[in-house]
Amino acid sequence: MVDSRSTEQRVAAAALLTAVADPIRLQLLHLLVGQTRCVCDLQPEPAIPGNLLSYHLKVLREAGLIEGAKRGRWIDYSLTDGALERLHAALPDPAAVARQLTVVG
Amino acid sequence: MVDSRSTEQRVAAAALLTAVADPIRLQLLHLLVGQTRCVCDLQPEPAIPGNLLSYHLKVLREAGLIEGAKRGRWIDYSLTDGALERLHAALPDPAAVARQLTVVG
DNA sequence: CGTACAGTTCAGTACGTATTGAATCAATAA
DNA sequence: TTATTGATTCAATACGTACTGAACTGTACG
Repeated sequence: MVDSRSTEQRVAAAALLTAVADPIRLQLLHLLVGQTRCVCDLQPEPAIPGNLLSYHLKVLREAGLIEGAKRGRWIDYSLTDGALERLHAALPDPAAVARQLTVVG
Repeated sequence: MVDSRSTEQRVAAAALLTAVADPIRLQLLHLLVGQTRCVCDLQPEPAIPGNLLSYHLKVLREAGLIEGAKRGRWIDYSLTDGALERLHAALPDPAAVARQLTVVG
């Protein structure tokens, strides 16, 4: 068992990482850690045009990392359940290194 | 302190994630977890042309995630020190959610 | 009704990146 | 020396994606 992951799992993990492999989207994600925010409160630094912000939110949304809830004229965005855990799970586990060294040694 | 990260830090984190946001490179990384491997032992599934493999290794190398050591005609690749830790550090910390909820609540 | 506002969607463009095939380099073997 | 092998580099191409500007939805307010 050199690599227990299937090709589909690897493609899915890469897709998840692609969604956050962008300075703007990474910052949006940080802005949403632990709190819900209206789109109007999601301007990154430096600020970007509204339609571009919508585009990046859509990428994160379609990756299943965030979700929006309409509130009157506004939309509140928040992280989906387990979003950060799924992201970390897409990366190799650092603990696996020590584990493997233990098994081998 | 809404976002303590500087723009440069965010760009660097995104660059690191971009390097692994690819099914092939993600698999290469997995193959190198806990062990050094010759390029000839680094064929992903399904296999890819040698020059394409070189290209993806170069991307990971230039991101500082792996390093190669020549051994005669061969080159052994391995993860650099703290590569996986740096990758995880590029993502928001899931523990920060609980911490923030504690502070707010 | 019409206007203003929050946010999204669409069409077009510019740029980056993954992939291919051929050429190149370095080290061993004949 | 020449040939062979492991691996990289180069040039050209195809494709995807970030960005721009304009048009569009839906909600609130006069």
